[in-house]
Amino acid sequence: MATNEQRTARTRAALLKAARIEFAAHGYADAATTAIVSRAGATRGALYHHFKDKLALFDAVVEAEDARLAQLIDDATEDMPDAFKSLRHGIGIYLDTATAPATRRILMLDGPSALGWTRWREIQSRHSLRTLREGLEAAQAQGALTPDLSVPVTASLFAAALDEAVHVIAESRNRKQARAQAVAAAEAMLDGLKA
Amino acid sequence: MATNEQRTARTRAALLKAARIEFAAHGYADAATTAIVSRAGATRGALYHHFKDKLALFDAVVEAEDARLAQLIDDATEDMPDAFKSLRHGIGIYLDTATAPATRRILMLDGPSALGWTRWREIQSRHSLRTLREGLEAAQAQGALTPDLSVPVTASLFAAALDEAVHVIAESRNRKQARAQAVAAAEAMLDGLKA
DNA sequence: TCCATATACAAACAGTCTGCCTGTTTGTAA
DNA sequence: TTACAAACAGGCAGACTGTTTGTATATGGA
Repeated sequence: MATNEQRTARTRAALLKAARIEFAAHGYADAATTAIVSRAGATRGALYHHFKDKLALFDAVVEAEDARLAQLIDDATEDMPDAFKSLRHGIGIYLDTATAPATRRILMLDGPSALGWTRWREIQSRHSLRTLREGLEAAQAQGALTPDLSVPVTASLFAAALDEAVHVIAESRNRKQARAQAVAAAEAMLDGLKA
Repeated sequence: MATNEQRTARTRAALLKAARIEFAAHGYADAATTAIVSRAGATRGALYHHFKDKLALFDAVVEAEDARLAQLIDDATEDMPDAFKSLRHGIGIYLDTATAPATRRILMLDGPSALGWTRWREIQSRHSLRTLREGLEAAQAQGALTPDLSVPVTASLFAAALDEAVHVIAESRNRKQARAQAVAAAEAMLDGLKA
């Protein structure tokens, strides 16, 4: 009925979607592959045919999740001429979307631990971290950034601060207040990077 | 021969020491309790007598590790009158000690993932994060800090940036250069917090 | 000092989960 | 249509965690 390519695409998509839910709900370690394939309407045989192991499945979920985030930021900040204005806007988008429990758990808690920091950072640097780095590069090109700062390193450190802001906001009683405090702190740090 | 108190202290210490090594070498999830007790010269029976479960053992290791770090920073920065000078000195100590593979893996990679962000932060806020928060509070008391910033939130965000700096330094080819770049970025952000 | 009890282990056991392996079905290309 | 490859399905072995049952050692009162 279906071509092999279609079968593969369908099964992979179903597995990724189910895996995202299970990983988010129970964490990487405690998400059982049985539960994932059951939710996907597949079998463990299919899972291990399409993915090397459980970690490869998680890797694919992380990649998709971070790509989705980066896409949202790209869409929201395109055609903004002022670099720092664009950065601030992107930060707002990030804080509002990454606070979703699934994103937070998969991307920021289990990601570095399960994949290892190096692999995790490699994925980020192609998506969400890239958007931040490009923003800082634009600022540097406009001469708005302290010239002797390393943009990749600065972007990494600032991205980590934003990830922490996501945790602080998500776990706070008063989300609105926490968000305002986190934004104030983040923008103060950002101001320190200005020329 | 030995009092119960002594037996308990000896066994617990041996378990903690062995657990630190195994958790650092293989990560929380892949460190087997069999390997830990074997290294400690004990049995799994003893382990589960002294700790509720594997996670409770890890919790104790994290606590001890972060307390050790905070002690180092406290010792190095006591009797420094200028708040920002003390902060900068403490940051240096932190970057140089936390880059140790064991510390990095246990505290910064597996800590938040295994214990959960809330519990992890609760531990940090009593030790390494406390030193940073106290530094910022001192700066604020001296009127050197932007007054409307929330010190706890700002400390959290900045601590996360420092943790990222630790990763960047530890994974870099040229550690000396990476350290200089990370310090430059961190101090620029710190400058943004000044009044 | 002796005994009852609590503490500190030791070792076997049950349950779960991952990765592999073997077999079967479905698509593909000559 | 026929030979082969890809896509599953299901069972199995090994490892690991937490529990339970049993034993030795310490402790505190009679």
